[in-house]
Amino acid sequence: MTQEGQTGSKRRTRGARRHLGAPTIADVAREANCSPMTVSRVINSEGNVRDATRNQVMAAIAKLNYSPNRAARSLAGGEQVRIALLFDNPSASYLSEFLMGALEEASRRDVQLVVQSCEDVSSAKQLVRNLAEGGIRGFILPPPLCDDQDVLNLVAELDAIAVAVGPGRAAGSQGAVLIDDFQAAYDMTMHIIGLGHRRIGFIIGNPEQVAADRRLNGYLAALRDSKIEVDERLIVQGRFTYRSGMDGAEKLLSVEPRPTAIFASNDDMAAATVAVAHRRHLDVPNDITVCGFDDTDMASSIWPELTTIRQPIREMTAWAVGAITRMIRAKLHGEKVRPEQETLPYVLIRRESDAAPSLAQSRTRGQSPTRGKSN
Amino acid sequence: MTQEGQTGSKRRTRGARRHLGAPTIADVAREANCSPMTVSRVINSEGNVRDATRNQVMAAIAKLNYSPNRAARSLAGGEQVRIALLFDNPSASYLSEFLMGALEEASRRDVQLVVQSCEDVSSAKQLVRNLAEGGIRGFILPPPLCDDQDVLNLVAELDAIAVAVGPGRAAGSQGAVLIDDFQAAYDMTMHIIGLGHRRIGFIIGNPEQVAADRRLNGYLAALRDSKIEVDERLIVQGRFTYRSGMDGAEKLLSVEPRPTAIFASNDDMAAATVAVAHRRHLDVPNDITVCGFDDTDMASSIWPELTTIRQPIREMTAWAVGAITRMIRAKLHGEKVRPEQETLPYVLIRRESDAAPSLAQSRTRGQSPTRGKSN
DNA sequence: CTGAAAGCGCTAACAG
DNA sequence: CTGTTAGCGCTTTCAG
Repeated sequence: MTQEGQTGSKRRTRGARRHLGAPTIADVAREANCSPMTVSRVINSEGNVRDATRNQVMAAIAKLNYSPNRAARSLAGGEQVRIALLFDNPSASYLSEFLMGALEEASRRDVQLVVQSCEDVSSAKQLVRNLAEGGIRGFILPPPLCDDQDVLNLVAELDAIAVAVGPGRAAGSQGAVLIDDFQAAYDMTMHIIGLGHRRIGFIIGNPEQVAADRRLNGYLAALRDSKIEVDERLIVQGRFTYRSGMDGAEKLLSVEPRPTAIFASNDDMAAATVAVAHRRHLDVPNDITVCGFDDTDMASSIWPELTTIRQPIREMTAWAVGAITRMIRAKLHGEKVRPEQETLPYVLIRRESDAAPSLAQSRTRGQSPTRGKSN
Repeated sequence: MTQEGQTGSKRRTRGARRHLGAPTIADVAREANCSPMTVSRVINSEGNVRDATRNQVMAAIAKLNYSPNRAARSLAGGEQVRIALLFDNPSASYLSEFLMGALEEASRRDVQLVVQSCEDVSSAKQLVRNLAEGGIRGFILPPPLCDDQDVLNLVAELDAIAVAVGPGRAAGSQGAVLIDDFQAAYDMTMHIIGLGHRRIGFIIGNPEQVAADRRLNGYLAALRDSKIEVDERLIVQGRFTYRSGMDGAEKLLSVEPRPTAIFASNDDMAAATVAVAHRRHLDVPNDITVCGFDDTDMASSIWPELTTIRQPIREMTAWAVGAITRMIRAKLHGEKVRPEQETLPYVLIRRESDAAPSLAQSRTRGQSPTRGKSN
């Protein structure tokens, strides 16, 4: 096609080093009848290009099926942006979503990702130190790392940038992307109430994670707004683990009269609740509704599948990579960096673990001493 | 600021574009009193360098704390190696291990990774086509993709290279890394037998995955070698899903006399078995031993935690990236590529779901009332 | 065994 | 708005 001859300049003088005929920016330029620089401008969507020119270039790009060479780009562009993903909480399902989001965006933006898991906060701090020393200028931090002020301070001290993914709450001066845990828990509770439930148990998460608190508050607020009196016995402490969920569920299911629904503040605890209910020969959802939070793998692995809240972790991480990249590049250009923040929408995923309370239970609900067990 | 005609002494006259003072190969050369070329040779451990020179260079490298610039390397080195990770089976725990292994190795070897998930085999084939067109020369394929001959053929046809991670079996002409599923299932069964069990139920996996078969065979072989007669009623078909595990477990636990142990060929089904056992008020492991396979997240999330077989997925994927990179580079250099294969060691992870059969059960079991077991 | 020269593909900086 | 020029840091080629 493109008459690959020696046009003007020094094409193919000694093409020995050209391994593959992948089109370069120069090829595009020739095709589009302009200079490579203009092509570069178009690719990087800089402003100063006439529309007509831009279109020509775009057409040429499409025609040649051109795609920029990353290596060349970062070589020429000066410093390669490298950012680290740290995590302390290797819940596999979280992690894989987290990684996918980051990977995708990182490859799109041509930043290099360093993925590191660490044992605890103190080892995290050491890691941050090492990485910063190794030239890492940005850190993406999921909970619980991003809820630890020490870690945040250290990053700042090292003149690096941190973005929190799904922190308990957004500190004002901090880059962060999150969902509204409070509102999500509120919505879920409202959903359960809407089903007709009045006695709704709640299992609190790990007190060390701020999100746990916000979820509890959402639950509380929904009860309040629905004029349902809070029964202290229906709120038990958990730690986000399956085991703690079992203990919590045992307690909750022993309360008289029994709750007709249990909202566990994560999926692991909800799964445990289902198990305990089954052990007591309670059918889920007919005898008891169980809802979770997070939409981890487990939520859809067990049976019945869990109604839960999905955090768009992938999108959140992608956003985080984008934001941190912008911030680092701004910094590299000597501009002032202002921390970006974003709240992304969650989704209430309705599956098979929730239903209206059965008649028998409704009767039971108030205070009547008769158990009225249905089965 | 342009008069730089002289060759040898190019000082930092115009470091305008130099963003950071990272030492370059030229700095090392100056320090080591040789040419950049020699330094390059040392870094790439090519043969032709005198020991004395090499040592000088090494010293200089150490002194300056030099580390090569990846972008420059791949730019100059010709083709950038890009490989794709495809998967059809987004089990989160598998995925995250898979990604971690790949990421790490990819960054070490400076290859670019493209991660793609796909819906089914036919969409996978389309993806492979697109990616190959986009210059991807290597594909890393986990099951079930790597068990599909069509996909494999397509990759070959497109003149790309595929490496299978944990395929059911290694086709001779295929790059692959796997564990010995047969031997692992054999070992697990032997472990259970060693505990004193004789009536051991087995839940088969998805018949479409070759590994399912090999696991079954391992179980069978262990029984045979232990002179335990196979009871057909104790072998039920599953599909690797939680739900199918529940069904299988229900069947198994209804057999008279009841098995004292159940070996499910993956963790999801094992978890389901535990749930069913609990529903029947059977204690795990005191009333019944339950073992899984894979060591997914779920194995250690539920209670009791599962005794299972761990595939070193991370290491496997890392190996796959290494192998495929070698193969592609060989091909680029016009050498003949011979598909590499590797079998990595698995680990039997003993947790809390297995125990010796109780006395009561032993009496029930086959015919001999005496345990005769040593422990 | 070693080095000089010539780029790899792209972009920053400065002209027009 | 567009083009020119000079590299980014490294490796290939080819000549000592």
